[in-house]
Amino acid sequence: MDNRIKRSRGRPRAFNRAQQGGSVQSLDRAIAILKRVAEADGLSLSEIAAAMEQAPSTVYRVLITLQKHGIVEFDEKNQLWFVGLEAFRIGSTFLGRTSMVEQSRPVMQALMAQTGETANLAILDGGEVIFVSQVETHEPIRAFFRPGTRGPAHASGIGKALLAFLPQRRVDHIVRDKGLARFTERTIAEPGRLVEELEQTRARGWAVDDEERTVGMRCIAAPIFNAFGEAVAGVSISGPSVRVSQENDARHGELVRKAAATITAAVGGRPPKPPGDA
Amino acid sequence: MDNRIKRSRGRPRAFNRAQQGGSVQSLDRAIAILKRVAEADGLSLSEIAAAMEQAPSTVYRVLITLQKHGIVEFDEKNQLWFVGLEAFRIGSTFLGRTSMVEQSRPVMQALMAQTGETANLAILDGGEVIFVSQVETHEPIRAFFRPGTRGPAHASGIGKALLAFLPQRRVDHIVRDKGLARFTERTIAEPGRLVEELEQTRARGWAVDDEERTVGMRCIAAPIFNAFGEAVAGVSISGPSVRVSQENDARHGELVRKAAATITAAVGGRPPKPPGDA
DNA sequence: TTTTGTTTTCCGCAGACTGGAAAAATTTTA
DNA sequence: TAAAATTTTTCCAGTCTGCGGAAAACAAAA
Repeated sequence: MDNRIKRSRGRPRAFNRAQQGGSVQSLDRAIAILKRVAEADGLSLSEIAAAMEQAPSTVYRVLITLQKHGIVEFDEKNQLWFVGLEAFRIGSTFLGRTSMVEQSRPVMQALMAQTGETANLAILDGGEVIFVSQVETHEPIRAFFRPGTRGPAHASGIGKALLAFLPQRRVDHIVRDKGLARFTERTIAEPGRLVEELEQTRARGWAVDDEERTVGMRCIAAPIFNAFGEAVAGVSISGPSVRVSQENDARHGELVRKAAATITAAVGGRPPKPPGDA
Repeated sequence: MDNRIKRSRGRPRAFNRAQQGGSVQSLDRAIAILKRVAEADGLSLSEIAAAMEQAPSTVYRVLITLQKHGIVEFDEKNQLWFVGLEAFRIGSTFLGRTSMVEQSRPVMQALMAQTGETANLAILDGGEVIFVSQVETHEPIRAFFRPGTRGPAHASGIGKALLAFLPQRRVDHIVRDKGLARFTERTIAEPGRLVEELEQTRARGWAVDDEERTVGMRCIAAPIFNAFGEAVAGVSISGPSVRVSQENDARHGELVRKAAATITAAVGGRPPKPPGDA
């Protein structure tokens, strides 16, 4: 029931996937509505309809249908629509696809216990970092990203840890594509500085986000590799600058790097070769 | 942009929500397909079509559409469909609205009503239990913890409920770190007895604190799990031994266990896998 | 090669979805 | 208190879209 590798006889290795025309319009609409509800927490029918430029009755019907399945929920008191539990359930199974998330949990828990700071796991998708799992500290002041959060790679600890071990070609592509938006005065917004930073990251094996995304927050990160030695994910700890301070960096860096190495080993990955081009 | 409470003027407090007819069939179908894909990791088109009793072409069109939005992903190599990253992102926003403390209030109130005893919610932090929320009984003699109260895990109902579902490694670590301080003559202060106790707790699904922390007070507790199946919190009822007596344990235990399960479900958690070692 | 079992494209028709409009319900304004 | 203003919910007819059978494309097995 589980050996789901090449059972099919049919027509694998599809070449051209139909992009045009072959898609279900009403479903497109429904997904657009769902995405809108997801990105703004709590929306009234009329707000959604206005945002979608759709008739209220149309949006209403879609919402009722989604609600029936638990994908969205309706707060009767304030007349607002939210993403529902079933959407969470379905979405969570994404994590089950790769064993990495599960394998990393105990390692992240240990990392959190050792450092006292929230531990995060993120992957790279389309040149951006997406947080997929975290183990929170119980400190009153703490960093928090909701899982699923997207962030720019150049202004994130994990992002930089990943960029540092990506082929130069891909880094260039991402920088060209996404740019280097500035968020704080410490954000690395110049290509030249990013190159230096990545070099340094490569050399010591871990990256620092020194209030580059959010003032007052620092972050130490290290990359996780797959079986081909490609950097596919990263772990980090993040917290207020007073605790995740410069004088702790060396210690934290080592702990994070070790945690990343442990996860790499657990998923059957291996570190990249020294030069590493393709 | 954030004061989303009662802005509407229109027609709040809906009475009868249309259940029948008013829903979008093609969307129903799509959701059914998505759910099927979610519950079985990796499914071929023909498998899905068979399970849905739908024409392959219909299912195909839906999948292509979902794929276009990133809701599902297609593994070209093995020709299998999976839940996609975008589904994860959408679903994760559910967490933004759902704090365990809030979700548990009504459940705890019901639990208090059913048992007549004070209901408590606590989490584990650094090997100790922290009480975060409470619904008090109306009885003149009652148990009371101020929110924020810390307590040793081995001498608390919730603590034992949590320890019972933690990886053995972490239990050992906590015991080594914190020791097994004795508070009453019934406190479990020997490692061997604790192991037995946790085994028993695991087997029946709920824990008892039988005057182990405070003479005259008993307590029945059960664990709450997060989406990874990790025990992260617990509910309990606590009261004087005369009311929370041994002959009531079976009944109370079931009620507490069910309450815990309800909270687990409400926050999108899932029970742990049976063996679970590392 | 042929056969078999897939996935993907194509197309006509039934029927579902859309959106305008009216009804219902409630809050705000007068 | 009553009327006006909004927003949600229901209803309906016309249109256009999604369904599914069938055939094509494709790859592995025979």
